[in-house]
Amino acid sequence: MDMPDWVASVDPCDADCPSRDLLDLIGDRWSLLIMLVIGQGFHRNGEIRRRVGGISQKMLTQTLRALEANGLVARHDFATVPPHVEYRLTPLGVSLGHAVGPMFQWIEASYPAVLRARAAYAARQAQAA
Amino acid sequence: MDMPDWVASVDPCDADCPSRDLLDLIGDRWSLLIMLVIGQGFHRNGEIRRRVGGISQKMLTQTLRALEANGLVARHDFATVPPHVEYRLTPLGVSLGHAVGPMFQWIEASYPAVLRARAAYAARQAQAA
DNA sequence: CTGAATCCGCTTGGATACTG
DNA sequence: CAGTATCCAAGCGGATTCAG
Repeated sequence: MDMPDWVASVDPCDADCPSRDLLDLIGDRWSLLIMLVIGQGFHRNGEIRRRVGGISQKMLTQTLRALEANGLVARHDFATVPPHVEYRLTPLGVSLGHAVGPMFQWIEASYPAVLRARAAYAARQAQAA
Repeated sequence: MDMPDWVASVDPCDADCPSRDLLDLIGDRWSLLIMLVIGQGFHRNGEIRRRVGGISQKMLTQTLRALEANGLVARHDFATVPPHVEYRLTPLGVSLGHAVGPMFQWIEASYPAVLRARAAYAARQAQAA
């Protein structure tokens, strides 16, 4: 099996396995996209919401709270009026950003291959029917 | 901003952005875990189901179909009786495995830090209340 | 501008029973 | 063993409204 060595150390059976826990956090629809946008230099609620197309205010707040609670994002409330709040990646958040870099690069690079695979699969299904 | 350079090229606003599409596939609760287990050498339905604790037969089949449809996993039906079906990672699937390696390593390495951040956040909340 | 709160439809996903 | 089909409860998440 030509998978990387680290796979041997991951045991998805184990409820203690951090994979389950953290995959629930960063493996949802919005978390990584939001961290990405913050990393691109958009720090304010409205900026992020406009930049991450299709997200609702509810999900944005909810996801930001979760990221904050897990130490990936820091929330700075300037306590002014009108309100001014900025979100920044913590060092931990930045390190995660680097860790998911290869995955995003894979997505960019492999998207055509995935699209081809989908077409081939659809063709096989149509033929079988 | 000390985020990697590749972030600049990702635009989550763009509906065409492959990130949205593929994150929906591999960013769910089971896909990566299943690919991991297959990569560890468990190729049969029952093996995988027992190894990925807590997964239902329905979700296993559903996820395997999605992975197959996207070219990440190959399904081999030996057409025997009793049935014998094996799932293998495709080369594309193996390449994804390598791409998510750093993320899993980050999870293993950073889990204590996340746990500490959670505790600190909970303490802050309790104090505020 | 930031964000909390409510309502509610729809999807997700588990349990169960059944087929080849 | 592998997989499908049906039922159904829980909760995700959007739209809207209100507050500081």
